[in-house]
Amino acid sequence: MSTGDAAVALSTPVTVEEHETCPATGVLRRVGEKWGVLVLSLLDARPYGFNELDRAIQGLSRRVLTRTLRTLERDGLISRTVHPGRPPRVEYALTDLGRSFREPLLMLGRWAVDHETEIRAARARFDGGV
Amino acid sequence: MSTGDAAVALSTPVTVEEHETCPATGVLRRVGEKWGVLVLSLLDARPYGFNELDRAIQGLSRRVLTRTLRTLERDGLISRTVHPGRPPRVEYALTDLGRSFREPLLMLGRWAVDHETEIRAARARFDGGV
DNA sequence: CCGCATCCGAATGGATACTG
DNA sequence: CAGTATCCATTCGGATGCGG
Repeated sequence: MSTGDAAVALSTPVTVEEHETCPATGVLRRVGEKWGVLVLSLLDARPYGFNELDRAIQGLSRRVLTRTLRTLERDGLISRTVHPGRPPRVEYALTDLGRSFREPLLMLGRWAVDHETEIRAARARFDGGV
Repeated sequence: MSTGDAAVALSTPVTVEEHETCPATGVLRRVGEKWGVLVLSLLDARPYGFNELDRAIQGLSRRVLTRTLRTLERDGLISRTVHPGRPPRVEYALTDLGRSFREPLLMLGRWAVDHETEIRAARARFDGGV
């Protein structure tokens, strides 16, 4: 269950330091960001322009979309290509690294769908008090 | 790449509503929480008491540990069993659902470790400006 | 031993207006 | 078209003290 975490060494206490330098922790937190995976899933189909993404995801502000794209770009999961012209066009696309991320993400999604009922039931039980 | 998201239907715009009711979104965000997966990985080895977990994870405050445990319990990933006595003992352990979550999480961890170098390189490139 | 209550600072998410 | 600049709301993470 350690996901390659420093916590593999379960015998010894885990420090904040170890937890934060662990490569898996960063990935897990990236996955937890609200719109990142959704953007990746759109780009998995084909490249998109900025406003195109903005329109595709109803309710996401440009401010947040920009930050999301920058983060994904910084991690090397997507590429940003500027095509000069009138009007200018910037194209976002998955990189090889981004594509390689697809599989583990799909596994997680599959698990979520497969166990959706159980999770809902657990929550209802918990919230119901009992 | 959709991870079972409502975004599977890529042809149509994704609304905030669809995104938030998607079962995968909740799982992804749970994974992104700072300490949840670490706690799961500890409990994967054996059951723990509350203070035992507190000691095992150096630097995590009780306040946050409590919230983390409640969240995991609410989703049915861990169980909380009270053993009366002096002193009282509460035991946290993985449920079957929690154990089933292990595999997809390991995949993600494996990916993180396998691509750690690429990610670091991409970040250095991005931060360096170029 | 196991927590909850309180209070706080930081990070995240969001609405809007304006610019090259 | 593709953003940036501002400002605000919410959530998350954390420190600490008290109580069953």
